[in-house]
Amino acid sequence: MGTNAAGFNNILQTWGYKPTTQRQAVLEVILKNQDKHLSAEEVFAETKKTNPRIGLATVYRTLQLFEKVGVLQHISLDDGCMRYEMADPEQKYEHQHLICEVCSDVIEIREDMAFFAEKVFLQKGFRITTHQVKAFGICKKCSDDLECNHGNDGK
Amino acid sequence: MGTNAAGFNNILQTWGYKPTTQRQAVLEVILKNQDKHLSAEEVFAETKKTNPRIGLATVYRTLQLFEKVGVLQHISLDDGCMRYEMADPEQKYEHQHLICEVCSDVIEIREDMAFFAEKVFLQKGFRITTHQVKAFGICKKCSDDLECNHGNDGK
DNA sequence: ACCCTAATGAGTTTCATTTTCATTTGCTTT
DNA sequence: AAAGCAAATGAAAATGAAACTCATTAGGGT
Repeated sequence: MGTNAAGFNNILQTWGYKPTTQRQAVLEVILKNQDKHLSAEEVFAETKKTNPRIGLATVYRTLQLFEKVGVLQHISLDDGCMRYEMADPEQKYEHQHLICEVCSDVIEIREDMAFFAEKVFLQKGFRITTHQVKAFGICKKCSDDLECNHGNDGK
Repeated sequence: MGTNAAGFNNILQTWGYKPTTQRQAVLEVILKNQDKHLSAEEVFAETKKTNPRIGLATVYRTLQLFEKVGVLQHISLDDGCMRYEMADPEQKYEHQHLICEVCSDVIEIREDMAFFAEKVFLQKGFRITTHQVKAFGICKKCSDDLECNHGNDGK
């Protein structure tokens, strides 16, 4: 199972949704860009390459639909729009995002946060279903670059 | 030191900004609502009570300014607008938000995440300056309520 | 081929946030 | 205290992501 073009139709049909060409086209874009975090506009632009007649509204609706059926999840990287990525097939662990304040690169990491959810439940009785960890800072590359320019005044 | 009306003027002047009446009025609103996570519109509405001539644009600009000088920090609770809260005076630990999906209540907790930053730095060379942990789920109260209605169909 | 509903697309609308620009205000210098 | 000036403000307009409207199209079953 999992999220491939084949199992995908099953997922939609289980929920009573039709596997239309637009939805398949959007899925392909998603699958081809699993390493990225595309916005609705970006998915729109990319999908139009193979499916020029698709409308932006359909992309927005499709992304929400995919989130509903568990294929996608949205994240906010504080850049003015919602972004989407493949949902974790296992709910157990979830991943985190490191956003470099210099080069805007987004690095994904997978730190186990189960202890966090457990602690919160024990202490507050709050049952976590999903969580997002977003960290801003300076990535190794930019850190090294700054190191190199040490002593320069930038001119 | 710290963020009170007195030390506040110093902070602004250090950065070369003027402690205007509008900025002081917004600060008072912030200080009076430290337990909440106000949006720009909410700060605007609240500030108008004591300062009816203030403009919405000024509130937006002031909130950004306060963030810049380290008085505030913004958070996204996925409810359609940016929200603000007092910045942590110590950069060491930061706090996390639990958002109940039933009653929309926001609970703050303070779990030490220093180990997380350390681990990320050791493994990726990424130096975290700020991070946000946002967890969605069901709070204790709503969880108990659901328990009570067990067996009912809601009518 | 027909029917019916879900799905789509183009355009419109909403609403948070930003920008513009003329006016005002807070300081600093006389 | 008056003048000068840049920073700050307010009102209005602009922007842009996301949602909505509604007439049209397309799936899937009969």
